Amino acid sequence: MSKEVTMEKIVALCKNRGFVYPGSEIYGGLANTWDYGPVGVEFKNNVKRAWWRKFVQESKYNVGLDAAILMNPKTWVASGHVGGFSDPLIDCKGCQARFRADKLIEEYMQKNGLEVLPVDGWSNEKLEQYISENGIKCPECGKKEFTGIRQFNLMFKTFQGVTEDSRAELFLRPETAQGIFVNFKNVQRTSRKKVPFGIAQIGKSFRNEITPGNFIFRIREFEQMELEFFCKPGTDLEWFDYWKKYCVKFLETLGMNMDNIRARDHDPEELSHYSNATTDLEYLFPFGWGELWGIADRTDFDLRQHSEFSGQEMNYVDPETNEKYIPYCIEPSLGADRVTLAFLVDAYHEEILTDANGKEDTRVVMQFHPALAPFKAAVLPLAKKLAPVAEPIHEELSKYFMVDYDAAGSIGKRYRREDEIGTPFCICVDFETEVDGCVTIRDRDTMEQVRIPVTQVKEYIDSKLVF
RNA sequence: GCGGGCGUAGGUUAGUGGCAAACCGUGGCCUUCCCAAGGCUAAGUUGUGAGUUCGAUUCUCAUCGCCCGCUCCA
Repeated sequence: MSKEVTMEKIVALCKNRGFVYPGSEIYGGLANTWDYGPVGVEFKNNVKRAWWRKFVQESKYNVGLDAAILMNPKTWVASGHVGGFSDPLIDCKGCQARFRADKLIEEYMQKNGLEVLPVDGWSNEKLEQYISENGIKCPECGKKEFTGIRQFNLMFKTFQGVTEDSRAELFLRPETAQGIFVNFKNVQRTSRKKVPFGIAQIGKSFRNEITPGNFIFRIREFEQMELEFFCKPGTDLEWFDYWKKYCVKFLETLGMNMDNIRARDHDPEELSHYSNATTDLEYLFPFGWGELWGIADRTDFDLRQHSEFSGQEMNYVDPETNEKYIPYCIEPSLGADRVTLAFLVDAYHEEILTDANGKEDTRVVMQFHPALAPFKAAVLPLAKKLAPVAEPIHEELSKYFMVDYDAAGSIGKRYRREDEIGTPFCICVDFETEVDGCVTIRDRDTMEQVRIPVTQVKEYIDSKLVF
């Protein structure tokens, strides 16, 4: 029944139906940028809204935040991004392996019992010179030929200030998390939240990825949905587990096929500098397993760093015990574009239909959960002359949710068009409607039809939007 | 950044040193139209620049862009 889903099919559908277009297309495009079209923006907004609802609205622990993309550059020194995200990298010409030049030299010094010099401050020329003069070998293949150093800065740089000489260098944030950490005290004080509590945020982040690709899976400008959940040290693993389950539940509730989801725990050596434990929730895309959600125990690393670099105390005082501590932090961080793509792939279905003459025909259906569907319903007059009856129905329903209106072409064609953008309910206005005040609602997934009074349509659809 | 591939309508593709095509899709009109019906009709194409040539979408060069592979992660 259902044929294989490929990225080509998904990308083609996205372009044709207005989900996602290639960025800057009239200028020949810009690699790995994508623009969400009229249907796509509705869909992605619904995904974000669903997340916000579960992680803020319905959560007794969490509150929201929307922090600036541009931050004081010291933030990135404290977070470790300035050191860790801009490395002098070189490639071995023999085996193509890539290394950090400074690390290579440090290792060489240690191995040979030499005095370990402060390589950090060296210029690229000096690093290159040292490597060639000392004949440092490639740890992988043993050859001594390296390319020149290239500076890979994973953060986008920009400038603040209009005149050349006064401008200060700034970075576009590579993660939204830091906006939360620097506001920890503000939010705690003004929301009067007690630990454990969390701060949730949806926003754009920017990373100069070396290898982007796979449609909207890895892009340089992307949107994150992050929760930083603060808890008492020692209770962190409990909460880690709690949020992990909460995240899985979220995907399940929105109708994702859980056969395509797996949780992968990071090995100790795989853990990043700040993390105690990390689990990835991965989705089985047509191109393989890809991470959607990184759930990390960040310990007190971030708050401690910011406390140190800013000189501000980041302590929390337990109001009952007067115990003072820097909270531990659990971070479930979800890629909005990634999970949007996952829902797109997951919803894609092709059905082979055979008509009365035995002719085969393919029906492409996006089986989105109604809460995520770009349009909740479409009003379809059976004939164009029914517009005076159909248009007021569309107008009324538009007050409550996104409703499409289509009167062009045959009714069957219009059903198919709505199937392709995943509209769960098609409301057909026929010649009886004016007489009996009823419309026929056709369910996208079951193909079942019910005929109900126009006045009950809103209630009918509302009842299907709950999740 | 390196290697490989590719640029003809919105999509898929044909074709030629001399008027640039088909199918699908899109718009309009007709038919009381419930699952891509039919008829009529309309709009729309050789990535960009230079060279060779009387003439280039075709040949040459450059350029731009896209796609696929290689150190990580949302």
